[in-house]
Amino acid sequence: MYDVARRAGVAVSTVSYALNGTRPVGKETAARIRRAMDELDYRPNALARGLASKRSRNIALIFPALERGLGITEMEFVSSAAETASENGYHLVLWSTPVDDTELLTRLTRDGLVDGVVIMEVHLADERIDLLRRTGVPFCMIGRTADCADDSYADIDFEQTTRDAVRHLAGLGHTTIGFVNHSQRSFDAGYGPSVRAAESFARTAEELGVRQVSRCCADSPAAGRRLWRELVEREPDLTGLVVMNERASAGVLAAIAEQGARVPEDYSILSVASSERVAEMTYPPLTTFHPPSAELGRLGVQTLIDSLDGRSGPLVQKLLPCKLVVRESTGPRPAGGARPPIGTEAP
Amino acid sequence: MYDVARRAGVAVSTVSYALNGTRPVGKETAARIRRAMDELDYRPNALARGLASKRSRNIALIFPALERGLGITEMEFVSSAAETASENGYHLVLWSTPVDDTELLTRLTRDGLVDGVVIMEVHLADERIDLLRRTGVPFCMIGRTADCADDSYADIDFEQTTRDAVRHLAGLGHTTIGFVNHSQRSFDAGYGPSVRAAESFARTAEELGVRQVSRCCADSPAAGRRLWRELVEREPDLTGLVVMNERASAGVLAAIAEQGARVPEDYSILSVASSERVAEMTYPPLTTFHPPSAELGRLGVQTLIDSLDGRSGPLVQKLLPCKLVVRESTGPRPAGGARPPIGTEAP
DNA sequence: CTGAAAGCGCTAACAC
DNA sequence: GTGTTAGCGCTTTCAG
Repeated sequence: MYDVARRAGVAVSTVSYALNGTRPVGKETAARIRRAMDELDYRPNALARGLASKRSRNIALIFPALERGLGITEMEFVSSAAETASENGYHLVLWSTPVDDTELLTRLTRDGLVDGVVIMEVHLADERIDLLRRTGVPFCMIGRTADCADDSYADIDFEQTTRDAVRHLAGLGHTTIGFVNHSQRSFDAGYGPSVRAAESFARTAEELGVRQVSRCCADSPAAGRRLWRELVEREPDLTGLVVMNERASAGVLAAIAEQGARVPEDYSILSVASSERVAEMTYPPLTTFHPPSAELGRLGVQTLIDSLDGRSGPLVQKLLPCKLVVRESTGPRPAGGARPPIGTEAP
Repeated sequence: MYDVARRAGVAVSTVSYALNGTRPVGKETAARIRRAMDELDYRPNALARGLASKRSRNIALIFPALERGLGITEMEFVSSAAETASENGYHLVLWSTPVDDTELLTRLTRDGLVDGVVIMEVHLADERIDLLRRTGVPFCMIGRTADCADDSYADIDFEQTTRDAVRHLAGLGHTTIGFVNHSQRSFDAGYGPSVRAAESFARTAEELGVRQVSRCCADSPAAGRRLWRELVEREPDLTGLVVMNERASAGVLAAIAEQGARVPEDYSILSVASSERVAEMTYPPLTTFHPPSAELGRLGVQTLIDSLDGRSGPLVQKLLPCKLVVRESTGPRPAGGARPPIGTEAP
């Protein structure tokens, strides 16, 4: 940079100002500087810049090693987060920390590598958020805690999505509707989507006067299959199912096929917050409310960066709906009502 | 750090040495230093460290915005890459750059933020690799160029995997075997897996004396469905199919169901390099050679870091096989041979 | 094994 | 508008 300054016949500070527009620079001067930079093939050093300015222009994306495993949804999210960071001249660094390792998180946020964090998979009561608040690290949640009134977040509107899902099935004439949630463990851990969706399902079903049955289910096809067998036996009148558990949905479909029944003629299966790429793998392809993963990633990063750059008020709170794509797993309630529960077991 | 040194009654340099073990430090002294650090709640600053030492302890993961879209496989890869970096005291930063944007890559690698890069989705002829070589940036490829003799890489052994796949079907008695590749575009672009798998398929089929038919196919269920219809008409004797195209495989399965045929009784479908999570979504679940994504991510990052830390020779080249998981989409060739091609069109 | 001091490459007062 | 200069917080010679 010193060389650039000399070659352009200006002071280093002027080069610096020209470089990051901190202060106006003469048009003519600026041109000379740019020329000198090109000729010397000069690139400013990110570390030195960060050290001197106390702004690294790095942000971290904190994503937990999920019990549930990472899916396509998460990948879309991460992709768009990285892209958005890049568009804003920021770098995205990835921290894969367990949800309960505040120790690690402390170390990471205090070594000065990043200016702020976007944090995924937030729980209703989340000690990581407490930590971030306490230490004053700028952050934006994907999801939200129970007490998020003063923090920025971008989240899927699970209440609304679940309500829409139930209404969709009820609108097709279904009068007994089931709900398949994520695992009991994630529910008990206060994982927001599980809790909010379950509540919303119960409330909506009640409002609409449809009979309801709600279950947690491990995230696996086998668990989904077992659950379906139980459900169909316990609730012979069940014809519609809302599933917020991608992997379980495959099991449900398989169990139905083995039962000799058909989708959507006998049963309607509506998948919630499942990615498009996965919904189209099943047969029949699943009607789905799919999550706005990319938008969420973009929004979370942009919100954080805007606040870091002082470009926005401190608080941005957004709830995004899932978008319904009707495929082939839903249809009107069968005319004769539910099929008899015989043949429930596979041959 | 200055404060820590004073409180411990030593020079700053000693603190520095104690901190990163660059030089032996008296046991007693080290303890005093540690105490002082704890008492002052001191954290070394990553940027300053990097600036002074010229080693940021950051590495970048370059992943392209894929034509094919990012899947679960990629997510597992990214996860394990981040984890491995973290275990080695490194940070992983994500760069989502187009395969042909060498300009951007130049800027990124020269701003000194990272010490090296792991680069995904390498093509047989890849100008990004040329660039990295030219600029002397340490790197490790995931995949490999055609001329990779002097560079480190970790790749899936597509030759072997494809050979195993063909043999598996041939071993089940199938005598006409098809291959569904990724898109023609990715093949033409010299995407390694497409090219190598196609070659290996052709060679193996020839060796085994089975009749073969090989096709590229857009990455979508619709394309897979269309392709199957064409295939079944053109090759009435076809009973076994190797599919290296996750999304197309769903279409194939759907087309077969619509044709009124059954898997695996009438046709065997063997999926290659498809993730476990997706293979289990279909009905029947796909027999799959699934890719060692996590190992690949770990290996790539570890290789790069080892070389950065001078802990290994300059060259590490590894080819990992995919692992066969037999599910329910493959079986012996039907006794009567292929079913007649009538009813190929859906009702 | 320890200490003093010269930077790493840049930013941001402060003066002009 | 532009120039001077004192750091940012650490590492690493070099001398002891």
